[in-house]
Amino acid sequence: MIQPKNFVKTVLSWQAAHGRHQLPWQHPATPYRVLVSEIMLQQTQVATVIPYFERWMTRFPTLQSLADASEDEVMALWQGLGYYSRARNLQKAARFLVDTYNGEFPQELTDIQSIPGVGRYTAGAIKSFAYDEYGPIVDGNVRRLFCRLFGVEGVPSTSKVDKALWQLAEDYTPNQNNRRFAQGLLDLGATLCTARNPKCTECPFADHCVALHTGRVSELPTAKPKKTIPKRTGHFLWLQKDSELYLEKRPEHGIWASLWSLPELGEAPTNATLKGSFQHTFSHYKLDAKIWTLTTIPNDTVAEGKADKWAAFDDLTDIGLPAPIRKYIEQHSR
DNA sequence: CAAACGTGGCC
DNA sequence: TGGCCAAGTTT
Repeated sequence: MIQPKNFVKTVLSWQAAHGRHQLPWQHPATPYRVLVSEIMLQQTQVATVIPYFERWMTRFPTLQSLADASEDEVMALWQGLGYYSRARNLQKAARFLVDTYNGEFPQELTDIQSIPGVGRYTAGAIKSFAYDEYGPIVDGNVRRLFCRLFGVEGVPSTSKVDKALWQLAEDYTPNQNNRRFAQGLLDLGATLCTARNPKCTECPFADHCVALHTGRVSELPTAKPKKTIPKRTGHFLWLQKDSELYLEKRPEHGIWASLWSLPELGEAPTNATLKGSFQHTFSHYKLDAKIWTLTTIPNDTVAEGKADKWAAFDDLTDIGLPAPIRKYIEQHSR
């Protein structure tokens, strides 16, 4: 088993030579920029995040500007990125930091982790990237790297394996050069120790890698047993008046929370015409969406308790809509 | 602790 | 084409 001092030294030198040094959030790596990037990067690839990050920082350059923004504008900027609770949590975080810490960031790991939307990984990332201080991280990249390098068996999401991985992270994280070390871990996982076709011949840890030596690179980390995802049918209402479309704001919880959308109906309407349909696969179910139209516009369209509005097609760009709903509207609005 | 929570890219 | 994967957190 490679010694921590050796491990750190190798990660640092590899990162300097082969790591990523031009990611937008690295320059400058202020606490706010690191927070925004880390939240956006949760379960989301770097290439996808970059344009969102640039737009976000232009519109919300400071914690205060984000705290002052309307939820609709926050959601509009996040639209298309997915996992929308992240957007609401990010604004909650801004307001929390302004209210609780006078707009500053706390320094202690446990205090950082008390920020809305910030879990153990993100807290460690902020410590490492923003402060260049000790902050262990275990994300998908580190998980893959550690499971292979140390030959960790078992499904990583189980508490036993998860605990072992965090223990390794704590033990192998140095007390200096943390920014470069953390970046090196992520870069190793993202560019060499990848899920498919890892580049073991280029890996600086090839000599020490348990998985490589035992021919188990493709077996580690242990895959989680997959379960079949269910199918659901959703009914949506297309209500058009000239060049305007009727929209409702979705609830604070559940799928597409806090976005605007074609109104979703509880069941198939009896007095409507089927306009079209589309399929959409989420991480946890398949949606068979049916789009219905009414031939006559009712006078009382409002579902009680929900915000609603008529929106011009030309104005939809600045409204946060679910990606497949936006796609459907674009394909059927002319 | 399992489930909820999005979307786009890749092979 | 369909399953897998991506800088996880919350409930």
